[in-house]
Amino acid sequence: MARQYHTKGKEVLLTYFMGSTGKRFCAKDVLDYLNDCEISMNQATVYRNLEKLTEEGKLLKTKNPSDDTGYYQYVGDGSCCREHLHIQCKVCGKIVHLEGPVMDSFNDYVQNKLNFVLEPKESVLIGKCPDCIDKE
Amino acid sequence: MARQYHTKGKEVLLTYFMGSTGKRFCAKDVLDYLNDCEISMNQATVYRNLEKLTEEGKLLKTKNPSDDTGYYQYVGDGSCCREHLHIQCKVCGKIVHLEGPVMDSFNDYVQNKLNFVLEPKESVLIGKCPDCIDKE
DNA sequence: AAAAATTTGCAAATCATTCGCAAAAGTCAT
DNA sequence: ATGACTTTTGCGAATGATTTGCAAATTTTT
Repeated sequence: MARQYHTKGKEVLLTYFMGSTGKRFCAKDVLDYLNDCEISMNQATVYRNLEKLTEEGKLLKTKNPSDDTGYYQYVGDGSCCREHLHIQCKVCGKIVHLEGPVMDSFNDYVQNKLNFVLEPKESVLIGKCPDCIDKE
Repeated sequence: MARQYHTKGKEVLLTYFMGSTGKRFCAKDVLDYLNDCEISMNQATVYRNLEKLTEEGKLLKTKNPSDDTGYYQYVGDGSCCREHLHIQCKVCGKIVHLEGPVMDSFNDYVQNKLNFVLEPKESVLIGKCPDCIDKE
């Protein structure tokens, strides 16, 4: 199945994301950036590369509750993001990972007490992050 | 500003949602249902009514992270408590309340470690319930 | 029943994202 | 590096959920 080729395109995107500590960008942000740098990459290609980098576990893709736009953030080679829950700020969209001993017992409770199989990818915890609370 | 009229349309939708214990439906589900019942309601009207019922607090609108479709579920009679989290079966729609000591430490972790304010009524945990797992 | 306000149907528009397909570029064995 | 093979790219058009503009229909108020 689908070997990965090393292309200039993916490299440019990855560098862009890695250079900006965990910040979230949508496809349009990337397109605008490329345009500013006079790097030419088609819109479909941008989407395809974002998807590939997401599959490779380098980017995390999320959506704000309020719109349909996909946002991507660099999460290194964190293969972790697939299995655990996240909480998202309803104001700024920031994603925080939920892990650690508390979450272990949470998962244990859900799986072994309630006998539910949790689907982290379909689940969304919504809240307000400290930064956005401060700004109010 | 914008008083609410009582219309047949909204009533039909509300009845549909109330009749099916908290299960999640998207606009297309509603449209299909209306079509089966030979009730005629335009797609734009369905969307407008879903939005109005959501504004009125009768429906909760959520989106799965993995797709762009909006899902609605009835929460208007307060049967779906607003102060704590729930997990819902993606197959049958059953809702289970999450409470107890494990959830207390979960809430403590989110509020005092991460400093997030969780919004339980906007958050949805999705999974599969034991009954539906057995049936597979 | 008339006037005022809101809701409806319809078709077209939006907007992010995806598709089909031929051309271009990356990879590998020779 | 040459050719064979595979994956990626660009392009324009298509998709799919949702929204919009507007005139007609319905509901509420007077």
